Amino acid sequence: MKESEACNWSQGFDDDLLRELLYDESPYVLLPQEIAGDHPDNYSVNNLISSIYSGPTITDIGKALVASSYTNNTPELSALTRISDMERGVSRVENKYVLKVKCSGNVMADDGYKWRKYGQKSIKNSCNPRSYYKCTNPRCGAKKQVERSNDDPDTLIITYEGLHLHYMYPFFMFGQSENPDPPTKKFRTLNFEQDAHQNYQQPTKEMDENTRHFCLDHQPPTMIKDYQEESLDQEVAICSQGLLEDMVPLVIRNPMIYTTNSSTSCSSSSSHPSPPASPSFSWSPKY
DNA sequence: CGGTTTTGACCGGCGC
DNA sequence: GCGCCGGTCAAAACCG
Repeated sequence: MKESEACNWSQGFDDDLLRELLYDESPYVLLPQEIAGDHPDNYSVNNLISSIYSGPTITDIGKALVASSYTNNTPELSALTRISDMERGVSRVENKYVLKVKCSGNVMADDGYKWRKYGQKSIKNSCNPRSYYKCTNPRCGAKKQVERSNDDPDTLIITYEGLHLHYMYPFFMFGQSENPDPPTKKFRTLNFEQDAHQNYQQPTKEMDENTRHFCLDHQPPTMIKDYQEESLDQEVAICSQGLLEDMVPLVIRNPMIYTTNSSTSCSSSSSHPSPPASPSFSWSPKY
């Protein structure tokens, strides 16, 4: 697809999706009229997100991770650069991303994903325990660790590990073609897209297993036919092979998609009878 | 009652 | 081999 076409399609798609977000009966869109204003179509998704989230949550995280995408892409990442990133709030060590988020009071970091806590440990030389979380999607191996900084109790240190594969799944399916279009331009989610691209080209054993798992266990939903009938872009059809119930709430969870290169999510929530899998705007660990 | 959190047990890696 | 440590498991407790 040409860049301009992608852009135009993306724009139109954004409009459609925005309309859905504003008018859809989806349980995820809880938009009071007073927030939406008289002209909801003009209401920006950023404001929508801001009205749903509170505190230094997803926006801060997104900014920090986007910032990291520039410095961390360089193969000759030096220790000095890494320190510099740390000072800015984000760093990447191997396949893990470390994010520092300043959270005053009881406002906790919230990246918009739904996590399930599976453990908590006291760490040596640390006065704060470390909490372990997994993505609640059973087909996703993403994990994160959260602990408070020893130096600043208002600072949370969040270590992300692994991809939210249920979001990347459509691209794995797509990647079987000869001329793959990796999600680099499409996904501006957490900064995992770089790894996604790398894994896409040179899949690891785990990634390969996950991909196979998806292909075997998850059949394309029936609405894929609807997409094709609507003559939407091929990517939409591709996208519909994924977990729509996961893709739709992603839009709300991750405003960075809208603020940068959107067009990742599917705009068919209204035609999909089943609600998304994770309705909550995820919470943060309690201490 | 089902989903989530808590928390002690368990396991594997690593250094000695 | 042993102990330490970080990560994970899983049963019980908790909660809406």
